[in-house]
Amino acid sequence: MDETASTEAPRPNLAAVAALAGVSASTASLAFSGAGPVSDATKAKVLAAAAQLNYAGPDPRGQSLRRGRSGIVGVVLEDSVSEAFRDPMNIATLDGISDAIGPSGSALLLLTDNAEGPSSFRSVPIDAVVLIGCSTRLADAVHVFAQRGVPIVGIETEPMPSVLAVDLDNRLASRRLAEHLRDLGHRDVTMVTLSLDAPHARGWATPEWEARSEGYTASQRIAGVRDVFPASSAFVSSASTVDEGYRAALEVLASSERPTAIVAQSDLLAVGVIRAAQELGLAVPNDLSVVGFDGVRLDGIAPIDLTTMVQPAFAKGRAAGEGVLALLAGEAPAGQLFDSEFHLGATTAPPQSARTAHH
Amino acid sequence: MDETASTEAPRPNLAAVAALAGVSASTASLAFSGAGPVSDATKAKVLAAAAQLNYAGPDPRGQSLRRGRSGIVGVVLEDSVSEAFRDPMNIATLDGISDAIGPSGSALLLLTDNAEGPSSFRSVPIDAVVLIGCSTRLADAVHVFAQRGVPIVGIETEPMPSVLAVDLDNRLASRRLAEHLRDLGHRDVTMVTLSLDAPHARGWATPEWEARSEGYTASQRIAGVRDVFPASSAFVSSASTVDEGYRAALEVLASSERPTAIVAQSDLLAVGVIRAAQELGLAVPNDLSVVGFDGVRLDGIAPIDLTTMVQPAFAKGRAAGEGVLALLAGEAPAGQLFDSEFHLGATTAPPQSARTAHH
DNA sequence: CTGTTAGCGCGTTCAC
DNA sequence: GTGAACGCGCTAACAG
Repeated sequence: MDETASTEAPRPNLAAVAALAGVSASTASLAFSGAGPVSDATKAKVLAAAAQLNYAGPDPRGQSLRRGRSGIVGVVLEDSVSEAFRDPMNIATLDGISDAIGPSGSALLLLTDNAEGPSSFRSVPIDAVVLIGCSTRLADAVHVFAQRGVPIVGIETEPMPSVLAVDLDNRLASRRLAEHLRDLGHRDVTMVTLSLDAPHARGWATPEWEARSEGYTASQRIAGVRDVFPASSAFVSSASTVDEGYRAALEVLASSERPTAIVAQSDLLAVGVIRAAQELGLAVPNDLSVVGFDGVRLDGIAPIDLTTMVQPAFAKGRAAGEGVLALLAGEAPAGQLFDSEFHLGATTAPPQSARTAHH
Repeated sequence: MDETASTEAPRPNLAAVAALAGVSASTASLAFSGAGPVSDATKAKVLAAAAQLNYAGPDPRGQSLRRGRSGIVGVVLEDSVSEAFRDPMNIATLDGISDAIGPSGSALLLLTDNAEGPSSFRSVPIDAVVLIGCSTRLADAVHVFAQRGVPIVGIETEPMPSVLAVDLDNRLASRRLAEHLRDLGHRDVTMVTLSLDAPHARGWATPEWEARSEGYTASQRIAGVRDVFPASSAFVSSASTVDEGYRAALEVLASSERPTAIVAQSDLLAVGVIRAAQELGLAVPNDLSVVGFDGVRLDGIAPIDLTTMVQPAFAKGRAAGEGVLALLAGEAPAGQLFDSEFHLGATTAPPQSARTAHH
């Protein structure tokens, strides 16, 4: 009975409703949108006809075409949905965007980077798009959107013309962490970084690999640490998870020259690093200092007071959302740069050498 | 310079491109879609004209209207984005949906329940919609979608006509957990439940409250436990988080008649419960047995081997996605019921009374 | 292989 | 207050 329905009930039209109500289509339209002047009587007639025909109101597709707006804002994430949402920062950012554009009646469309699906970027009816920490290789997608006149906001993306930037002081913040470690007396610091490319490889960073990095944020944070420790090495993780931090730390701490401190590029990685250290019998911070990045609320994850840089993820999202609204309104908003805040936790201390020297 | 652009460069049309290329609009259309037979020569001409006009290809809004499809599948979540994604089960489900519909070239539109935003449900150009564990009060939204001919899939939603059900054996699974506790000798069991309504109140459940519950899943799980322990009381939490489990357990364990076991309706709640118990000096499972629900990978959260029911969240999502595709293809797929699997962890043991009795 | 015709469902003039 | 006419951008169906 749910078949093609043959000739019965061809989904009703505004025109059909208008005809039944004995008015013109435009009048019926006004009756629904409530915009123009329509007598209560005819309005009632139209609504009655609609009810009789089981008409649910104007077709959104027609409205989109006519208005030139779909009421949809795209959000481009790297990787799959689940991978992207494993990171609380992404969720907070998304929430911020949602919070900002919600009042305008727009909804968020999830677009993933990796998928070269048939209809991916090219054929999606979006009014604007937000890039969340996407890799460099999105350049062509950016071009398509720009050409189409779709406003683009980039959160922590490489600066590009036609992309409104909502950025974070990644380099400065990382430098700040490195300085903290240096001031404590550390000289031997190793990084555990976020992913550098799409295949999500894992392993020790090489100059070549770093050079062709597609991870803007990761590269910025590496640069910040290198500002202080130019020779520090880096182990590239494949994702921002506790598990990856754990795996990375096992390798880092097994290397012949064990560092006295590890700079993890996210709090989740840092938690994994600490777990690995403890498992290897290293006390944090006495045997090993660890710093993170993000300022995730770890309440539910681990009872650790991490030394880290707290970044305003929700505010970043809000700013991106407001940027979208401004661009859609035809304004020319300026990009924004957000600052992270240093949080001194209980995971950093002077290295053994410094302390033994003092004794 | 980003002004109204006055008369300059009125975003190019298919028609404009066709005109410049000296062909008809339909030919130009074919040149882009690649569908019909077009000589390479004219195709090149069209593409050249497009490049000259800086035309990025057919407007998705026009395509949507013409095809009657927007390539967008809506996903209705309760609460805000961040709240919904705090629960790993929702993420896994979303990932499953994404995985299933991705190949079809569709993308996911995030719709939140609470927002009565201007354009919310009524005016969104979606081809189908998936309800994820939404509260009962979505009934009218369901009506609108159904009226409009938008296929609806409901994951763990109250059975409704015109909604394709993807359900979980919540009641049976909860009964299974309760039986496990009963078999261990427990008689005094209290529940910590998921939220029962939109305001997300917290507190001891009353018969009236349970009766007007809008949380289908929560109610089913309560019923499952009551099948075994008819008199068991329930403390309603306001969300599925570790924090909420902690808060709930503090109240439950402070009550005059402390239970020997707690049935938490999610693993996150269970972890919070255990944390509270430990803080109160109660050993798990010796002083208190705790069971959860979901089978979340706790690796990154806590080193606890929880006794729980493992549910196939990703598979549920996949099934929902496949249901969407089938419905869009005009088929009449059957609803699905997924089974949870009992996992015996290390958080349950016979109650003190039983053990002391044996000695 | 290409052009012509005819809408898809709706919003917006501008007259009446 | 109302209705006729037109256009939004694209495409299926047919004719040539």
